[in-house]
Amino acid sequence: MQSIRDLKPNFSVPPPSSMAAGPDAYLQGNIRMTMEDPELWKNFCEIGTEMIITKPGRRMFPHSKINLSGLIPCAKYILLVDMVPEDGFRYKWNKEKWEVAGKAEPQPPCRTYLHPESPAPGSHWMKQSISFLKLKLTNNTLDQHGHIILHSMHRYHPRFHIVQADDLFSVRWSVFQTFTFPETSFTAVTAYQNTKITKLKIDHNPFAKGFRDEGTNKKRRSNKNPVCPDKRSKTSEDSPADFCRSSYEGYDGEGGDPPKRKEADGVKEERYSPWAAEREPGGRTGSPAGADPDPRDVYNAEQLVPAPASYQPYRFQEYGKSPSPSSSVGSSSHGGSGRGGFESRVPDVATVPDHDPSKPRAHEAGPSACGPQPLAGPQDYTGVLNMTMAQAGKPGVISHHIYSPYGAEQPLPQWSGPGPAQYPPPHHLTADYAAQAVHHGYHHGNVAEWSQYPLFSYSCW
DNA sequence: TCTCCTGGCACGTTTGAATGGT
DNA sequence: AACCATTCAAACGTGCCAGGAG
Repeated sequence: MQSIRDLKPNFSVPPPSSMAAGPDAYLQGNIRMTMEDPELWKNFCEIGTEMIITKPGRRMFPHSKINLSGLIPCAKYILLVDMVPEDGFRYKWNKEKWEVAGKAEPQPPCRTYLHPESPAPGSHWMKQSISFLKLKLTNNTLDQHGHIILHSMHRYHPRFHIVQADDLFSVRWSVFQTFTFPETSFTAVTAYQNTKITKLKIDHNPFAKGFRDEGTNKKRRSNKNPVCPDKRSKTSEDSPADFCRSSYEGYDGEGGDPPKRKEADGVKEERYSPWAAEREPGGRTGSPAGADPDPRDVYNAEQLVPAPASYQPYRFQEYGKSPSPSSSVGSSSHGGSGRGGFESRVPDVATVPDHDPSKPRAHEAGPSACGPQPLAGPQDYTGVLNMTMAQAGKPGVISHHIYSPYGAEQPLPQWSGPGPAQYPPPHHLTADYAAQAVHHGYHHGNVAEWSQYPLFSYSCW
């Protein structure tokens, strides 16, 4: 991954000197987050990432690993991750592609994963990459281990929250900022549907080394078709040309005529990325097969989240046509919100720039990325949403405070650790969407946008 | 019949205790 | 006694696959 420093000139990222303005400068938009191993994520995203969910809980692969900068070294921060529905649909895998199979099931109890090292000083978070390796996904709504509960055959994407707080108890009073990375969206499944994803996982996950064809091909794979197990014969052969083709192309209103699309880089991208196919009609492909002359622009680039004002138009143009299945089936959901697939030109840095009133309202772009809401206009942010709360009535302060929907008197049970909490693990939280709605409504007066998906698990506060 | 989910299985990685050498 | 390196086994994480539920 390219260093942030290297990208600054390219994306108008405020120089460090801006931070010299004082501590507030940090809070007002200098926090920057980058996803490690963006190439791997993009490789998965191109095919249509799937994440296995099991009752006992399953780790993500690739797992989230981020880098942070712009934090106040001596201030303490808490890092959290939650999963947000991409849209309001349930999907099914049919003939090599994902199709809408109906409306989404009622949201399971939403939980937020708290990084085990939280809280820690900014210097701690910035000195090394931050891994969320231990984060586990489950489909067990009665899970007692605090794993993040998801519905199978539904699409989600992780959100990363940075909260400046000295301890878990003060989180709700603290400012926090939220980042997402478009290439990290995935479909939760109980068994892999797309054999391409399986192959990619096996190739990259060390724990799945035993399933690799190379060298020691054990009996499990030796006596069967490595690509098309009997049960998965429904999936066609993986021809080289099809390998990276979008699994969602069935949704991209531009249809299922791959040959026709092969005319330019942009077209090429359509064939390779379920997301980029529609989001970057004229953009360069992020595919490994792409002929992008500047690798940095493709994979090593970092993504601004949201982008600086001056950068918005471009990004909107790039992401305007979300290839999200939902978007192509009528749910504009986040499409507009800029859940753009990995944007090859856009640096993969999640940044909270200084607030600019003229910019799109962050809160409008935020949650909209998750639900079947009307396609947002130019105000949509790009690939990453910034949950900044400039709209909350404090111009110039992009970060927002966490308020408990239940008021200050609301106890904070699960922050303190196992104890009598419902979920033993101290680093997990549960959430209540209804409560969440109240919370967001309180802040933004726009319940429609904020009510569907929680930012945090307030129910346990 | 089809789709989706579950649980057991084999295999590889990770982790930490035990051991031995310096 | 303290430190370091190596070994080894248990725990854990994976995808595969047969079978069951709806």
